[in-house]
Amino acid sequence: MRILVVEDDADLNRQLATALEEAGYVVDSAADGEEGHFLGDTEPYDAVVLDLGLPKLDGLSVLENWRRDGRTMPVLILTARDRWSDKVAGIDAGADDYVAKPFHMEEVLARVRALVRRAAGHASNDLTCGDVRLDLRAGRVTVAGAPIKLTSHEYRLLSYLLHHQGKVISRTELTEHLYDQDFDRDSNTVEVFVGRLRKKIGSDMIETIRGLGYRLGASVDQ
Amino acid sequence: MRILVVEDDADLNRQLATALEEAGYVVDSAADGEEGHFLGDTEPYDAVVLDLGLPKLDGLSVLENWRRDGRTMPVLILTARDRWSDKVAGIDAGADDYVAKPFHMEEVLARVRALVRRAAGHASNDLTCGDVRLDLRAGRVTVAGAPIKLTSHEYRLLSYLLHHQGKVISRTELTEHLYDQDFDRDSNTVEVFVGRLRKKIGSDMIETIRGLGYRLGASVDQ
DNA sequence: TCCCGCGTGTCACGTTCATGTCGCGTTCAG
DNA sequence: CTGAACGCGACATGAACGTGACACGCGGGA
Repeated sequence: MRILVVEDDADLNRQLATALEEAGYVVDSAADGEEGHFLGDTEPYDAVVLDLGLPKLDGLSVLENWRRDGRTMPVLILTARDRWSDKVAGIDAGADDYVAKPFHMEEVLARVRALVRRAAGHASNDLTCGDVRLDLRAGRVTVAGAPIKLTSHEYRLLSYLLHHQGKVISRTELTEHLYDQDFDRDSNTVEVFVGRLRKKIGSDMIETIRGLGYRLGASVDQ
Repeated sequence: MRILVVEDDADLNRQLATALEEAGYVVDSAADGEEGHFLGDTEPYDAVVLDLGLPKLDGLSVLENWRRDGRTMPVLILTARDRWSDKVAGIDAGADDYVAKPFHMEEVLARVRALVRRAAGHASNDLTCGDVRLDLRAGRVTVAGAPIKLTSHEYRLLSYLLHHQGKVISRTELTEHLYDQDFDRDSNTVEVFVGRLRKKIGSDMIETIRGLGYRLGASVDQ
């Protein structure tokens, strides 16, 4: 999962990025409205954390522009506690959720989890497929009840596949969502990680669609 | 289905081609207006993705020429966000849809799907014929509810037949729409793939019209 | 500071599998 | 009956994919 953080306070931006990365997301940061708007328009994010008070282009305008252009990724807005009117305007502009500043990092993490979940059409914090169960909150994975240890990249890969189970995910889509902007796209890294993940969760979970990509679950037979 | 991409930015052109190919289309690329115009005039495309800012011959002129020559294939125009006037001019010139740059690949794919669908006279993203059902979005095929595995060429063949069910499709038409420019037209590849497809979806689905080609569905007889 | 373990990305090599071609048998029209 | 069109099993080939090994960087601990 790849998250965009748009926040002009450098300290807060870094804190958010660190916390999200520790939670297993890939994070891109933007320091002002223009940069944030551009990134959200060109890169495929699974969620956005958007401050409202931004230089160059304020958060509400950024959000409105995105929605007008048909960008539907979930957006979590950071707003000062007393700016009730901002909250109302945010709803109108198409925000999906709010956190009032100052906030507890835990709360932001929980809401981001919920947004990503809902965007993929899941209701619970536990994603399952067959014997595999992933607890988004604790960041733990079990196979048939037994906990297994995943590295951070393996966890991201599994999480993305579980969020989109049943769909065919191409190698390019995986690299776009598992790595940040600049990454060499010509390598077999993805295949290697799919192999490592298969070794840990059982090789029959992830199906290879030759020439297209991979698919988890919904392999009713064959 | 065969798509023409006319876009001078080599990077973007490649990205579009890759994404479309992953979605199961055959893609030809053109880097300037003249090349695009020539290809669109001489090859039978099921849809065109056309940038407006092109060297040698701009996109609007290309489109106008095609329409004047009676080419009716659906055209999706890529336009810069702020060039509202281009959009209006595009409508007048006979474009079928628009996407503002920068765009998300998902959006382009969805619109191309819709264009190809509409051109063939279908409203839904599910194409069915008898027990056979093809989900254009997920790229999945079921026979009597049971999912079956198709290779990419088999999928393209079935997709084309379903889009034109009831009509007799000649071998040359199939090779022209299932392969790109340079392909040896003197072989029995099509027959082989029809055979393979028949084996998977039931041999009574595809009817052979001796001397003319194949027909799917509407087999009321003669 | 040095060493060690670990996660990661790259490479080389082996394997699988989709594809196109060939050859022969079968069907069909005249 | 004859030839052309088509069906089908089989095979070669090359690309896509899987896998083990290794090098590098980084962080922790002695």
